Amino acid sequence: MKESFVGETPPAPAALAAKVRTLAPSMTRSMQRVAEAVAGDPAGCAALTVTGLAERTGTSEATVVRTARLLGYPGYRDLRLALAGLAAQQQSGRAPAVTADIAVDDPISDVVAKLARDEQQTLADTAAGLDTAQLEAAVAALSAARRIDVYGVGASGLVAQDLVQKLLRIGLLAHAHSDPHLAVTNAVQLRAGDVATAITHSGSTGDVIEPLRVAFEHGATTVAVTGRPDGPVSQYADHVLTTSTARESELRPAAMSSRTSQLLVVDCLFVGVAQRTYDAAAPALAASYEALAHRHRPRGGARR
Amino acid sequence: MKESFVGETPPAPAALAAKVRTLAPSMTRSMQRVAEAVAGDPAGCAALTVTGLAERTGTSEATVVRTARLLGYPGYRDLRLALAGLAAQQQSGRAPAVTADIAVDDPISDVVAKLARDEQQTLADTAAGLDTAQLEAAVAALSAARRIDVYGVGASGLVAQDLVQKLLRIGLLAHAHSDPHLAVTNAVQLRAGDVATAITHSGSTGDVIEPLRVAFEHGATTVAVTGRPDGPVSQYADHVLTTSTARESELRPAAMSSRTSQLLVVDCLFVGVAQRTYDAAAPALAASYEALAHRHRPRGGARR
DNA sequence: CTCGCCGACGAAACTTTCCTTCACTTCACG
DNA sequence: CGTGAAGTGAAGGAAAGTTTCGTCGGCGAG
Repeated sequence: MKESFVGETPPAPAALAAKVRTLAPSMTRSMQRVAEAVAGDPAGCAALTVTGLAERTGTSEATVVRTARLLGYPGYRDLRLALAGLAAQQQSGRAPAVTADIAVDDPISDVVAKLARDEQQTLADTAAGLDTAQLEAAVAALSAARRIDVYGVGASGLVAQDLVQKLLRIGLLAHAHSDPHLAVTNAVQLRAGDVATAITHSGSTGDVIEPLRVAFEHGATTVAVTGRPDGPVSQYADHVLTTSTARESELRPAAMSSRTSQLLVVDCLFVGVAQRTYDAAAPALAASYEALAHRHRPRGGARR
Repeated sequence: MKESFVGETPPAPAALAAKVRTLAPSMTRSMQRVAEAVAGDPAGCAALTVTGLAERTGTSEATVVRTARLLGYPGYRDLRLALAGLAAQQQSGRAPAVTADIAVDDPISDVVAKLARDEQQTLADTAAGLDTAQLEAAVAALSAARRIDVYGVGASGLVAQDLVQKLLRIGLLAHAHSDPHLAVTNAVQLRAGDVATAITHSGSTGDVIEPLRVAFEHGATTVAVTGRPDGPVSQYADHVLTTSTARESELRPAAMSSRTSQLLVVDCLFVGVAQRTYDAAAPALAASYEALAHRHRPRGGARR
């Protein structure tokens, strides 16, 4: 059907600009205009049809096709595909400039990219810095716990609640406390076999340390999730899980990356516990999922 | 105000895999086959015509075109161009690196690594799939809002609280509601100039949609943060921000990756608003930081 | 200066690819 | 068991891509 052309170069992937320069001398004037447009603005040309490109370069469709052939493609369609590829490569090539801090006048697209990058970095750091032995020990304690209390205030309070929500789902008895007084009041109830977990980025949040201390002194197993393993909170922690600390800036408070880091640790705890208690956890998870189903409207309301 | 149509996203450049995953649930079987083929082998599919791809997936041309439309392209031609771009990027860039599922007997170190990877992937997908125009619009609305209500239940409730905590820190009037009744009661108070935000992964959580509807009907600007932009919640949303959907498994409930995704979106909203209201936000942030300082114990208690 | 050859070029015919319409099938629901 | 809505593909229509062919303009010979 279309084997008419010989064993020439396979359609160039990205070395297009070079090819244009090489072949330019052997081109006629109109063809040069086309080649120039194509090399100069791949993205723009990829959006054009033959007719469009012909118009834009002040030539005819036939000339455009002839140029495409000369560049080694079977026709304009394939040149266009290569052009799209080239454009995408160029696009992604100029991405890595986002390592910088977020500035007040950054366009929103940069903000998205930078935040995503930062959080990815935080995750990598946390995973790398997490002590698996400590994690394992904490998981073991949680799995066997009669009762689990989790302390956290402020942003860490949400992380505490997240952990508790998850543990409840697999049938464990867990409570989150963000009220320091109530936390202490409850900590008094704990004893050996129970687990108290404190979540604090600074490692020195008094409101969280206090209940942990009480729990510790009553014989409960204590876990600390903190960005400062050398902070006061570790005094009363049997197991310390370290979260990472990313540099913060004015527009990017520490709360963001610490939260990401804490959540990863919490997820690890959860999955670890779920593994250990799989026989009980799996049906419990399924059941909680089931129970929620009826709270969702039947599908497809937003159709036009 | 705005027509109910949601898929207004401009053709995605490289966020295709993410988009496929996000939209897969709302696809019919044949369309899923097409989407799968496209996501699995971009390079190969880019070489095919509509007819070819239809044949390969055992469907008809019409279905292929429909799928292309659903993914946000005007037609197959444009999907094909994007595919070529994606292929080129993959070629030059890094491998997509599919993460394995978490198994019951995975050692804890693998769990950490896999969770971290999955969340990183989720972040990348979310960032790629986020419609910056919608984000910008939402940021503008929030920045100028007289009052901000945020609805979310379950895991999304924590995200709602996170957003509110942040907004409060920069001096905005924000409230989180996880009680559906109270949420509706409060929604009635909203009017033009106020902003209501609903956070729901499924896009069909009645408890969250209801207050958003009420707010919408009272003239407030409404924002939806959802993993299903075609879900019922979008009906009442002026601006829809799409979070990514990772495949879930038994040990890794959807709540995890959706939470990560939602938090990124929330962070973007926050930073965007902070930028816009910088003169007021900067001192407010500093002040809130200052106010917390005395709640931390002086450093270095745990050294031996 | 005129004529005729030749390559470059574009208009229009032609083909392929893409898109739309519509009727048939299937499945859920009353 | 009928009814309707959603999913699907065949076939015809529109658009893009390709080929054909005739015109134009330059250039050297007569």
